[in-house]
Amino acid sequence: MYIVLSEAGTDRASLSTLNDDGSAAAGPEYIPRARLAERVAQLEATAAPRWVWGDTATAYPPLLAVGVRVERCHDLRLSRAILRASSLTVETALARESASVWDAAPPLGGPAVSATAASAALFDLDDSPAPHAPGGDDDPPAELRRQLEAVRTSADPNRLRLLLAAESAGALIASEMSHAGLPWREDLHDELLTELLGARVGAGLRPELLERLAEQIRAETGAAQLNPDSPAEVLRALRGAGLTVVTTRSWELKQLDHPAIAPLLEYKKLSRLLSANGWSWMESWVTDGRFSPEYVPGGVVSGRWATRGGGALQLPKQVRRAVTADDGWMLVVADAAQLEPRILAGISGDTAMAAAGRGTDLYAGIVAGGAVSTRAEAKVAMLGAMYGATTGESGRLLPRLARTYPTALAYVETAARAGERGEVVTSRLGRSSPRPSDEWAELQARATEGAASDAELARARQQARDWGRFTRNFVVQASAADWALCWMADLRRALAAFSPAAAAPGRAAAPFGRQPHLVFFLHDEVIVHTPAAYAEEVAAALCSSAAAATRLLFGAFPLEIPLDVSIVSSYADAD
DNA sequence: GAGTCCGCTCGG
DNA sequence: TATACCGAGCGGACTC
Repeated sequence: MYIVLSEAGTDRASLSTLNDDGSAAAGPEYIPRARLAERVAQLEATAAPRWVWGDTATAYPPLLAVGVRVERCHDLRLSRAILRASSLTVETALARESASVWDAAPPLGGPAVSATAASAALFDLDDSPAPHAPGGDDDPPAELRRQLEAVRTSADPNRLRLLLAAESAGALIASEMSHAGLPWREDLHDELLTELLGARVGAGLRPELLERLAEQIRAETGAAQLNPDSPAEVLRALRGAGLTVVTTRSWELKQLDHPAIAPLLEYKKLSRLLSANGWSWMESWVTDGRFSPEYVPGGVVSGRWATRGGGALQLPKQVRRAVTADDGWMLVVADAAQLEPRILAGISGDTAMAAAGRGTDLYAGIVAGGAVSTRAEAKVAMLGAMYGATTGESGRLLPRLARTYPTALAYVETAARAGERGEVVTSRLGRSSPRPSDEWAELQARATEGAASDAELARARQQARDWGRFTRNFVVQASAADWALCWMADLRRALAAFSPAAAAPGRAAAPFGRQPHLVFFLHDEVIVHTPAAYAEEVAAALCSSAAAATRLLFGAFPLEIPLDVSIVSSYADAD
């Protein structure tokens, strides 16, 4: 059963009940905004519907803010994006219709919605245009029916149903993780910064240890006025000191033998820490002991998530000490080891590669299979296969990999050739790559028609190869994203089944105050914050959810996707 | 002064 | 020890 939740005027919401085939069952029921959360909670307990709304990031945070959690949803905007692009739906009416208000970008969330701001804001569209047209042709129930019809008439309804459910569950998880926040000890973060950089100073000034390094660099290069933050000045100073350098990249500097290099490298590292995750970062993004980035499900074409604000995709190892569980709680950190090559074995059906990863580190298995002689070689060759390397060590090792695992290598080759022709490729569950731009297609057309100059021909070949590398990687990355969504969706369900811990002295926000819950996700890694007594059970749940995801994607194919799991107080101690 | 691009470094 | 895929974000350098 579906219940479609949409706005009905400024201070009311409507609830329409639909049957699984999309036909109307009841409603609409109109609810004053002030009583909506209560009504949702009631229906959730009695009817357990799949909630349908235009945009989870708009609709769900206000519910969470008053402690209401829902089990399932269908996010119309995210689902539509998948269905409109999927190669499995090309023949459907939804894919053929012209763009509508449902294709518009969601409203920008700005900073992650805080509990206090959100509780007053359900459907509050006073100063921004409605993201979706209420009523009329584009009312949400009608859009849901179009989508259900597209799935029903698609080339593979089951795969798409799974993908849409996983994508929508991901949207719920994203809102819940932003709401819960990643436990963050500001005092430990401050200690760490002070130790590495010196005491905090005002904006625009250099902390003491950083300034000391700057002085050292000036002394060693003889450039008394040098500002080490300016790459151009650094380049000039190094050349003045008799060094031959083209850029100020760390790897290039590391080649050089000069007393200015060590302090310069150290300066760059610490300066990066200060600007990216220093005190002002902490003030902007950590509140009351929680780091709450805004996750953007579907933000990357491959189905990976993006984030807005806080740089949650790049939390440096340097600061992970600050990620610390509440008293009486633990962090369960899990990542899927060598996820992408294992996914490649699965989507290609390469039994030899799948066997190489069973019961062992996949790269070790590849060495054991005789394709290459060291783990490092196995890794660089596999990455090269998935990214489309042509030169260097990786390019040289590829033929050896191809002899041992022809099925897997042929799969990514086929995807690359399709991309070079401008065709679409598709993930395991049905997410398709975007088409190349019109300019791309025009240049290819000119090249094949013989109307292009030599320079244009060269550019056309380059563009084709570039797009081929993209589609080659897409099939792997997007299928890995499918898997990760299924993993998390199953895990979320499992965590919700834990009964609230009797003694949970932490201060996790409702509705997660006494239950294990997800607090972080990054491509192939998750962190669960849990009452300590549940930590072992949570670790087991993580593994069984991973196995469930592998079965959902690959059925009986003998593929293993094992997890590295750590139960720790601090993220820094994981692995 | 605002907007944009680029170089660099962080993450997977 | 780059290469090759996907990102975020900062600060400098540049343009208007």
